[in-house]
Amino acid sequence: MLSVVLRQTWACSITRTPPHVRLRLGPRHSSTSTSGPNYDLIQLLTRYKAEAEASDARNPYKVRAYERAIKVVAGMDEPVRSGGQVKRLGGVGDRIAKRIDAFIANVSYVPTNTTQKTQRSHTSAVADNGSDDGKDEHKDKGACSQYVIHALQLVPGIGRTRAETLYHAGCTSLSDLIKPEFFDLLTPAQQICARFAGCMNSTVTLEEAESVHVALAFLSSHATRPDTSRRNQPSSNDVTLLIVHPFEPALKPPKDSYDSAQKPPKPRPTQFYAVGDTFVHFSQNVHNTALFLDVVSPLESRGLIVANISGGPQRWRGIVRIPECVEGGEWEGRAERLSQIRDQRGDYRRLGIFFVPKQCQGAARIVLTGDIEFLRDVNSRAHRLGLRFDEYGLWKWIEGEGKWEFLYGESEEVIFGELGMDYVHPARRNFTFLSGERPRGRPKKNSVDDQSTDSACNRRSGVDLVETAQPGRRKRGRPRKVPLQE
DNA sequence: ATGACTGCGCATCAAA
DNA sequence: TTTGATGCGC
DNA sequence: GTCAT
Repeated sequence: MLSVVLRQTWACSITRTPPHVRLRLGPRHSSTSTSGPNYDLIQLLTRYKAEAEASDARNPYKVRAYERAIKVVAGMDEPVRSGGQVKRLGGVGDRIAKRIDAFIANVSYVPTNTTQKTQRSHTSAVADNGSDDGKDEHKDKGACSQYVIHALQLVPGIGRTRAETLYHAGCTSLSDLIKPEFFDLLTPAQQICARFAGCMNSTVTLEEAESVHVALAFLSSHATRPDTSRRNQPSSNDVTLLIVHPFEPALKPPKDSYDSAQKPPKPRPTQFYAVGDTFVHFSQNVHNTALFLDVVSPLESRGLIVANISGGPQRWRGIVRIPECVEGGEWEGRAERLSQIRDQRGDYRRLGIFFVPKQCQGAARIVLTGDIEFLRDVNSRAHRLGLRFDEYGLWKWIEGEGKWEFLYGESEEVIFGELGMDYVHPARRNFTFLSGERPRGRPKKNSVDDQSTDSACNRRSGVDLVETAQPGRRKRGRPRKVPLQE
């Protein structure tokens, strides 16, 4: 079902759509139960949940309340007869029970303000003026602070804590972020994002991710087959790309030795391609990497990448401007893109690039697309076979020499095969909890989607970068053992 | 009426 | 270079 | 939103 959403989004034009329109599940009131006896009701609750998520002043507990309700309803094996019936099962209270009753009676639910007189401190002050409920009394201090804090969190890298800190420091809007007094409260990475805050105020849609993908494939002949990381959830804040390169770097074997008596090591994706290769903030010599020279730099000069956050030989992060279509379905030209960037127009997103050796691309795809549970399973299978699986691929323990020997990492299918698994489609490697569906057991075998890749060539390009953000010093990291005297 | 509400993977940063 | 604390994000 | 206070 995720893929259906994908396809629909793709079909849309690239131009921006209002945030509240995208990714909605279409209304579907037919009584055909696609799955389970309460399919329609679950769809309804899912819509309510989405609504709660999209709302300004979003209350995460409200969202979870709907999730709980969905779970409860999904767990029933007979059609729901009344709200009270569900309520008795726990986790569902008055409000949702009433909604269920309204659904059963086939009348539209009007939020009765029986319990709360100050119901809905719903400030729809900005951007989302789709649902004008008439009443906008955002005099309310609480609602106002909630609104600001919520808005600040739209910047990738800024979460609840930082948003609250900023708010209490007097920051009242996204545009305030670039004022020095608030700017200095941010980490370097956050500062970069803050500069584009005004143009990043919604989550990434797959259509956007795809347009970057397309533009990349189209524009850069040298780097082969960029592939949007297929786990990209619609709600994700970044676009993630995987680019295969033709070099054959020395692969770093796992550090520890093999011990069949021990439990398999827990996957540490943090270390993805970062062992001994620091993924540092952009200030140092990362400019001479192939990733930077062959990929980042050309993309920058072509008006796609607009800023760097951090980088290393195998990973990069920064800001990308989503390319747009002009009238007639044509892509903007390079000059147009550059000019848009100069004026800070368009949509900007955080972009991550993984630069992966060809011989390891299958393993890399698995690591990047699998969720933690799935990778744990892969790991333990490898372990049982005396193997080790990591982002490079499969390793075999050589008893005599006491070291790991690299076996294979190029194709996902072969890796799964070696581990005695059927091919698992990327979409099934994570758990999407849509409509209360739970990942029971391992995902089923699915059709093969092939990603053939070919080689890349080398190219230099002399674009220089003028990016470097300076410190927003704060206390971080390991505390001193001996406290400092003031 | 009012407040608490579940917890962890991962990135990041700086001390050790 | 490694480690531990912290915050972000889901 | 729900639930316990």
